[in-house]
Amino acid sequence: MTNIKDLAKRAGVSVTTVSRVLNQHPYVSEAKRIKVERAIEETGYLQNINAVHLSKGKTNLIGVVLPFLDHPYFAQVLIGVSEQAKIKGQTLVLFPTNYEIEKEQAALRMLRQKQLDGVIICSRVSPLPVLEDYVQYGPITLLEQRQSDHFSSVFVDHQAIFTRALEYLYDQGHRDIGYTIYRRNGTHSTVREKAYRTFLERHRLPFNPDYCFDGALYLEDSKAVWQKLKTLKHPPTALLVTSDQVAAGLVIHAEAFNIAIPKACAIIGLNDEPIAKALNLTTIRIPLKAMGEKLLDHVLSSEREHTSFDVTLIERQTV
Amino acid sequence: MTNIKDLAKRAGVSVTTVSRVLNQHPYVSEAKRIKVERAIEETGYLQNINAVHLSKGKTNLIGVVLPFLDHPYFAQVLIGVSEQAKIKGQTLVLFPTNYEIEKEQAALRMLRQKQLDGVIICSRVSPLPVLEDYVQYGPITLLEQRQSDHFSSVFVDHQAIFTRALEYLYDQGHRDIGYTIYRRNGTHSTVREKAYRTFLERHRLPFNPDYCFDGALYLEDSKAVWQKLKTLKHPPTALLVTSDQVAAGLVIHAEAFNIAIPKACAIIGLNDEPIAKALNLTTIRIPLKAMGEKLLDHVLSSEREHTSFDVTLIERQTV
DNA sequence: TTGTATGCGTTATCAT
DNA sequence: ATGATAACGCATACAA
Repeated sequence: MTNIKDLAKRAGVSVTTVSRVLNQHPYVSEAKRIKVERAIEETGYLQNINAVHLSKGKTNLIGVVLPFLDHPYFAQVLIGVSEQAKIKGQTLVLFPTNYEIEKEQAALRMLRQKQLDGVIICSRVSPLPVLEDYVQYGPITLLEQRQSDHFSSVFVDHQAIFTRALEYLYDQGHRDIGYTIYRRNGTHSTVREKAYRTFLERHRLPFNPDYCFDGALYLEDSKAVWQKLKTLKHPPTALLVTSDQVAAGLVIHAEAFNIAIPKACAIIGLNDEPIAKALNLTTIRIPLKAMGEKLLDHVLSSEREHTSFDVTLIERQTV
Repeated sequence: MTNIKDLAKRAGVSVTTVSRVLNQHPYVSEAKRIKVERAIEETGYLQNINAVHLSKGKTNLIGVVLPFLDHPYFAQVLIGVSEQAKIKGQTLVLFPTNYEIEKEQAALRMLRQKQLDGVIICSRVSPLPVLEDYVQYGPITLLEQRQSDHFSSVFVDHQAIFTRALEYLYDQGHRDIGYTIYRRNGTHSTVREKAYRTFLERHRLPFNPDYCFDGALYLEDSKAVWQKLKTLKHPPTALLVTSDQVAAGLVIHAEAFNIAIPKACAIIGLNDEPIAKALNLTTIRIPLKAMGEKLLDHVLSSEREHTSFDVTLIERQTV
């Protein structure tokens, strides 16, 4: 493997000069530049990038922490991140955590070891104080509604979204509204519950703990939702659903459970995934790809920035 | 940032000794080991991994080249790869190419620059001779049926699969069988056409170029398939479909096109994705996750290996 | 405009 | 068992 020294010898210049043409610095005569370039040609020289990293103390590598790869929500975000990464000349290192804290910490450790210039966390399990410990080693950007001085963030106002969807259903005459979530202690779940309780109080509606269905993330989780719903004496007449995946599952399996949609149960999905359009799902469109792009921008920036995105209620056939 | 030198000074030993305990080499006295470990504790020392990479000439980074992130087929493979990567202590660098050759080459370049120890290519656009040029820099493993001395590979026998599905449909009485593909010049497409023509000849069936529908990859592509099929005087009575995504779309939109399934048109999907079960799609199960795991194993191995996986025909309601 | 010398943090070699 | 020292390949302050 020819290195910068060989190159210098071959071109009859110093390594500094070679380094200069390599990094397109000014102050190198045309004659020598050509010599060096010829030497590069002849030898098929290529930098050892690890030496560059060591010397510069950075890698152009960005870590992306996310729980699942096989869920359209995160896939869309990841597409946005990766497209912007291409534009900005960054490379992505993937950390699918499945919500295991060790895998999340692997990313953090690599940040600390200077293998990563920054980390994007799409959904976290580490508590915030832990993350705050790591910002001294490099920027961390969160896909989460959190106005912190430590992290940049990109988010939609889930509380507002949820409230809006609830009011929409209320306007359509629904009084018994349920909702599905994935993790009881997830960030979104807390927000949803708060919005839900506020909504109930505003309209003087009773709170029913049975109207919150958890464990709903994938399409096939929908069966369990219907099953649980069927056990209720007074089932909800409308459901705000974790994602279009679950909403699609609910619609697909509704017949088997003898439930007419939207008559017996209205459904509002989330994300406006392709399947939502195919199945005519009423849903809330979230600009996930654009959010992914912004995540990359933020993690590259030296400033702490917080960007909020707007959502759109897409009225189709399930309400 | 404390480095190995500081550590040595603090522990009153040489850097060599520190390096030895860091890398768990033998020949270091218990006393010194403890001293060093204490120094590590006290300083919160962490290796600069880039220095390790430079010194060792390897990175424990594996590149994964794949066209799309938002398709269940590749998502499943990627999950397999990443789970095995965790076990083997490897980290994944992602190259979503969207079939743009420059992005594929970015991975190859990083292999050449020693930033990657190896590259897994799930679907390629570069011709094989180009890839062969790069194996001198590190192992390349293909998700593709190709017995080459240059690359390891992981695959299912698509020709056999396709043939088997065709025969299955033939046994069910179908004589006018069509199929969908994504890219006309994709690797799979060539294989499928070959199997198709062989099948037709064996049963002395006529070849009809209209029975091959291209551009079908995502769920929403299914509409175009139905549209084109509707223009045919003698439409096929059965369809072998690119993926369960497309198959699902076909089933979902069948009603709108006034097509009864399986009566008017039988459908066989591919991959046995979750949606296939939900919609009762007859499909061919491919062990994508297991294949992903094997991909990672192969790229880590110094041997060239070729692993074939078996598939299963899942009979459900669309044939 | 160019080159020398040094630093980056670690591992590997070799002598003791 | 331990340590000095030379790589590893490149960037850069400083001198010229």
